[in-house]
Amino acid sequence: MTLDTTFSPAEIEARWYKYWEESGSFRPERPDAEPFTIVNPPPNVTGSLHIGHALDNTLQDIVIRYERLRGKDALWVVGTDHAGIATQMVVERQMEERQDKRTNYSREEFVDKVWEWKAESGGTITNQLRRLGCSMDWSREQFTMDPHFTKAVLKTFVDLYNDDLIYRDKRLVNWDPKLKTAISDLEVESQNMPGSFWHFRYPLEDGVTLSDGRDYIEVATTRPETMLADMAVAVHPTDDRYASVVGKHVVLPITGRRIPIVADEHADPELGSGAVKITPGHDFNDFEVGKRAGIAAGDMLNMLDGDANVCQTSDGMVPDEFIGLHRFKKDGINGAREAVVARLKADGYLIPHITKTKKGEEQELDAEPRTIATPFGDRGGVVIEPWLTDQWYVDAEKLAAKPIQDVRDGTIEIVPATWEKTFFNWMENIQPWCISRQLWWGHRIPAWFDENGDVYVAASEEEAQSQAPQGAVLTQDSDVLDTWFSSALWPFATLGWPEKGQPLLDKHFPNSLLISGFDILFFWDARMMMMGQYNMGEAPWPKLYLHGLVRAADGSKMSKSKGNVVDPLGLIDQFGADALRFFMAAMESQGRDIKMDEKRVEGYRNFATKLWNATRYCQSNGIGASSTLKAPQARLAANQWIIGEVQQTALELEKAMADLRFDAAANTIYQFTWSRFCDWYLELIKPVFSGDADNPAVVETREVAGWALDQILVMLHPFMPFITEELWHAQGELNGMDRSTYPLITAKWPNPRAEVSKEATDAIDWVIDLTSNVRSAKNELGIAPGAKLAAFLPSASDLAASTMERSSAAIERLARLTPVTLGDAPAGAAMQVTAGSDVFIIPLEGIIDIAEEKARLEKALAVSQKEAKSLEGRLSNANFVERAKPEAVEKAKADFAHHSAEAERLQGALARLG
RNA sequence: GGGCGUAUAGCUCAGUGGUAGAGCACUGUGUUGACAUCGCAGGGGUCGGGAGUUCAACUCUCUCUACGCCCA
Repeated sequence: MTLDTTFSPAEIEARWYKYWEESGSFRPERPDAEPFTIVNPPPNVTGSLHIGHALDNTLQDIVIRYERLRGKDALWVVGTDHAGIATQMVVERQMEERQDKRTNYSREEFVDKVWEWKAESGGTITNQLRRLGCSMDWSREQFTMDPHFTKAVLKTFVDLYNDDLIYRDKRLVNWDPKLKTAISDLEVESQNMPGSFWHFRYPLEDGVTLSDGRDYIEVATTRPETMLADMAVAVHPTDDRYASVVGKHVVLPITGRRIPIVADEHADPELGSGAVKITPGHDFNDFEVGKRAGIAAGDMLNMLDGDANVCQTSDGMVPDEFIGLHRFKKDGINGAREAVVARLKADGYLIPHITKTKKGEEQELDAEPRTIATPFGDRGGVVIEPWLTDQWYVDAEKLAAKPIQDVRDGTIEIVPATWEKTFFNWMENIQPWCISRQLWWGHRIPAWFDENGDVYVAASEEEAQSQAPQGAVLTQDSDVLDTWFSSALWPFATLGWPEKGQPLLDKHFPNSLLISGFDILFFWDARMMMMGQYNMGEAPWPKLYLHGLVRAADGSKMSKSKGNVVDPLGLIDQFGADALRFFMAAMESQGRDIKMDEKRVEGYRNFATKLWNATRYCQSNGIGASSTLKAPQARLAANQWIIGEVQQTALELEKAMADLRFDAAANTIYQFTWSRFCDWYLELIKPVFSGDADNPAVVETREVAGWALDQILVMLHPFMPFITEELWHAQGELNGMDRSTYPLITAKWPNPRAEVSKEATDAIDWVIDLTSNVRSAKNELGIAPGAKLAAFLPSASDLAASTMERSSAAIERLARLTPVTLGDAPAGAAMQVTAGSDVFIIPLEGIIDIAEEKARLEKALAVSQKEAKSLEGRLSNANFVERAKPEAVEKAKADFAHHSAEAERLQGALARLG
């Protein structure tokens, strides 16, 4: 196949992905090979590929392709998450568009409709992952609601329940009044919102007064509406202002409820009046205060319904005018908050806030303006209401103990390690995990209630029935489980757990590595650690790599509302998947977010083009595929040199990959390909091909160049799988080799096993030095770069002599010199160029201005002298020589010798110019 | 309020106890039948401020400033 003059990614990408997937290349049979396993964070089945997925999956694909090339039994588990809330929302929204709604259907009918939706639209993201080139094992694609997965979920729930690690409890939960479900602490996002701080008088009962004679207590609140369910006023136990009234009562305005004044450390004497209203049913702190004051959870007053509208409290004291109002202003309609404030103000209980206007005039406001940390539900987007309900909880504190230990003792390594502190901080202060959700889509909680409200937890209704008294009528709990409860089982439930005798599970659990964004460290990673330890008795993986966020070019977070979202598929269309992937790798340095930079993606597209063209050049000179893993035998210096460079590059790359330094790995192969292979090696070998085709040098160079190019393709493949696979086959074809049964994706990682002579590498380094110096000198003196010049070498070093003999053609071509004359140059104006320790004289009588050449040499001399002087200073410092490490002293001496010799040569050159 | 991170060339970022690098941008230039999505050459940084440790600090310690993130 002849390569087109331009490289067009789209067609190549589609063709090779199809080939890989259909040929089973993503998971070749390697029963005896060492396993390497990664599980993909399952994207929501509703999802579409965003830039964060592109980063996360590129990194995983790089690792899995690398390990596959190194011969491991590489398994990348893939699948999607049923994503309870998100998916139910999507389907409900579609119904809304048709003037339909969920409650028009039975639960079973609705769930069927969600499954239908999944069958039709659930594959979007999996196809997009394919476009990115991700080499996952699609043959075993998973879904968190697959029957086998459901088994795992049920078993885990039942076991945890039987071990007293799951329990049902009545306490405050984060209630989302829009979605009408409880959510966990992690699903609450606190945002600073402008709000108000109102001050009220609560009258003391029956003529009781404070020590200063006041007959009321001042309380302040940001949520006045909740006073309808106030159950106490708290003051600090050591607060002298209120000591005399602790145990006395106030009579609440509006409801007339008589509530006690209690002493509790929650009240901060420094804040406001030092007294705080206590609403145990609608505030997390107040709930604790209420409990300490002896109020049972079941007795706490609730004044809001599931929509967060005011309802009657159990003592029946809320006036009718408030019933049914929303908790606060909504859709422009005043709510309970506004009504309560108005009523208190009218009745004289409001203490106004006095402030000054800009003009300095006193001004009276109802409330003090204040910024309030307000909790929002991450999915529903409305303010969360703390609400008293019965929910299922996991005793996370007990489950956290082993994962904490695992990280502490290094069983699990977190990379970068800075995240360990954050991990410990959360895990050591972990709260009970609320796992029940009032939704229809998800894993139904395996708990049944009888007529008396007694609960039976079992994997099936039959089993529950067998636990219950004879003839009991059981009703299953209507709630479903938090999505993260099931995804916590991902590392082993995807491999066949809890079925016995699962070879895949035995071989691939624990997994080898987890790569995830730090944003799901608590949601997912930590919970996998807990469930891994609980179900498997082991950490799910020995290493956890956390990457950052991909941000917009200006550093802000990407969000649909800001309109600054970059679509990875658009970048793939524009620059190719390989370029996007390489960008992600090159920018991924540990512990830092990535700022989007399209120019850089473009740059890596250019890199792909460069490689494409280099291959075209190779092909035009008969350089095709290699047939050996081992480096070919080489005599020519350039060939030996490139073999050495390949070896060094492979070592550096392996080091970077072992350290999970994706940026270093990408830069290593980039620099080698472009700066070493293309810029120097291909130029160095060009003169070889102007000779006889049967020449042994030509034969050897074809072999070595073809081998080196193959090594590039292999090493680059994890980063740029598409173009490398394409070129791999093109190279095979050129040499009449059928690589269709030996595709690059499952080829072998470099193993050059070559001895490279130092003479050869020194020679090439010398040629490069000479060439660079000649080019630079010409440029500075304004000599046409194409001009071919005659050069004289009055006294040649051994290196120069042998190199000029071996590589004269390369020198003449690269440095644009006519054959070098050993011996003195004719008298006259000349420029002088060094290479290593050799000084070439290049006569330029009549062409150059001697003053310019002198200036050039003087500039170089100044640099050398400065370096030499600085080193001399250091070496003459007795402290340095005595105390510094011997290597440092040796290096300083060598550097000094080098720079002073250079200075001497330049001085000599200047002297010759007169 | 607590914790974490970041501050290096115009921009985006690497980096090491021995005197600083890449990509892009910029300037000059265009020579060889791979490549102008390119080549060659070049300019550009008191490594956020201050103090300390050290023979030596961009690197380690402390502190200040600015920005970002998480938790309360």
